[in-house]
Formats: sequence, C-alpha cells, structure tokens
Amino acid sequence: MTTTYTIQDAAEETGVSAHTLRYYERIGLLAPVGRGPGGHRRYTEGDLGSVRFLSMLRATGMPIREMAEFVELTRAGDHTIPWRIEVLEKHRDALRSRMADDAAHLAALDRKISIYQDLQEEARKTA
Amino acid sequence: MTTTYTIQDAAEETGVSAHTLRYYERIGLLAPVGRGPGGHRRYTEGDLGSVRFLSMLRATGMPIREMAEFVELTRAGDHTIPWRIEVLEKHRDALRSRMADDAAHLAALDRKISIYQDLQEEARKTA
DNA sequence: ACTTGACTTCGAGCGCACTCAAACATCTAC
DNA sequence: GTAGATGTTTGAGTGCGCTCGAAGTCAAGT
Repeated sequence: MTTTYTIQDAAEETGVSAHTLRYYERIGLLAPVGRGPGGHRRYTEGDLGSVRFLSMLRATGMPIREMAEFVELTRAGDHTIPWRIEVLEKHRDALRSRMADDAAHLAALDRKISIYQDLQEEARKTA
Repeated sequence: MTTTYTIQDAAEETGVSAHTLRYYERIGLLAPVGRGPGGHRRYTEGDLGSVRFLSMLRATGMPIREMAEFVELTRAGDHTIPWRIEVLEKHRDALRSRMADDAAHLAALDRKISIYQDLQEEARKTA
C-alpha cells in the first residue's frame, strides 16, 4: 500500500502549482505520472522527489532547457553519470558565483542604506 | 572639464547594453541623459553611478516596476528618504532570504553530486 | 567631400516560464 | 443519483525584460 497524491496534494507538497506540474510533464521534464482508474494523475513519493529536485534547480537559476537536457541524460542510462556530474558541477559553480555576487551586492545595499540613514539623522537634527 | 561617455563607453563601463541603457531611460528608470551637439547621449560619471546602482538592484532580483517606484521616490525629494530606506531594507531582507535558500540548495546540490560520484566509483570497481 | 561606423527614435518582436480558458470527464459526499 | 469540486487535454494568452529593425542623422578619419 504505497501512498499516492492527487495533483493538488502534489502541488501543496512541492510548492509547484498544479498547472506547472502538468506543464513540466508535457515538456518532458517529468516522466509520465501514473494514473488512477479515471485518468487522474497519482503522484508517488518518487515523483515528488523528482519535482523537488527540479524545483531546486529552477530556484537556483537553471534554465528549463538545461534541466531538460539533464533529465534526458538520466533517461539514457547509467553510462551518462559522468556527464550528469559535469552538468551539476557546472551549475554548482554558477550558483557559488551568484552567491558571491549576492554577498557583494548585499554589502553595497547595506552601505546605501547607511548613507540614507545618516542623511535622515542629519535632517532630524536640523529640523 | 568633466569627462563624459558615449553610449557604447557607458555600456562597457557598466556592463549594461546600449540597447538597455536607452530602454531604461525610455521607461523613466534613468533621468534623461545629457546630449552632445548632435543629439547623441553623453553619460556623466553620475549617470554611470545611477546605472550601476540600478544594475545591482536588477542583479539581486528587484523587478523593474519596483525599481521605477524607488526612482520616483528619489525624484520626489528628500522627504521621501524614510520610504526609500524602507524599500531598500525590504529588498535587502529578500536578498538575505534568497542567499539562505541558495546556501541550502547548494548543500543539496553537493549531496546529489556526491551520490553520483559514489555511484560512479562503484561502477568503476565493478567493471 | 566622402565614406564608414556609431548614433537617433519608435514600434515591433522575442524568449522564457509559466498561466489560463474552454470543453469536457470523473470523483466525493450527501 | 446528483451537485459541486476536482480532474483532463490542447492551444492560446500573459508578463517580464529586454532586443532588434528600419529609416534616418551625425561624427571621425582621410
């Protein structure tokens, strides 16, 4: 007795909208999901895992096109593992790079805020 | 004698394309830039500073709409400084939140890569 | 003066990632 | 069994942020 999820449940579980779940399946990002007797989708835990993984890639800025390529590799069999590692490492490096940029930008933002706060303090005293 | 920049120079200086520089000016993100005798834009250092600031906001995920609102506030005068601080602080919080998510995602990505590497190592030994 | 390349405006077009609509089927609770 | 929510497919529509094209003007080198 394996628990399954309706599309709405899957949406709530993963934070990905039902519309988007169908969309991902349509474009091949997600393998065809199993169906109940009436043709309704039944998401397994494994499906949710895939969705969460994809969702993480998206959140970290990977384009759909590239995600599709990765998914293709996983479908092609175990011999593509080196390439999959390569894709993920490349993405990890891009993410690290973005995080570094973000840190610098955060500092700049803090400086800007400080400047405004000083300006505001100045105005308060003058008033 | 204040140095000025052609649109191409400004593009190289700021990393924002000439097309985008005109676009930003068109939609009011950038105050009208000074012109040379023939109507060509002449960017001042101050203009470049504005562009760099806007570019930083964009890079950190602020929507153009929100940037425009901020720019509006700066045009409206010094009495809007508290609101500007509010906008920047809100954005800073969003950025911090994204950075935290990124850190978690990075860890997940590392784990996934490790799993693949172990799998690959296993395959090597078996072969 | 002439050529070559950069610049101008303005509207249109594009790529991305959804998001929705319509018309219809099925499931759930009463 | 019936109402009402939820599901299905397919194609079309949306919002964002550029990006480009056309037609014309201007600048710099020879």
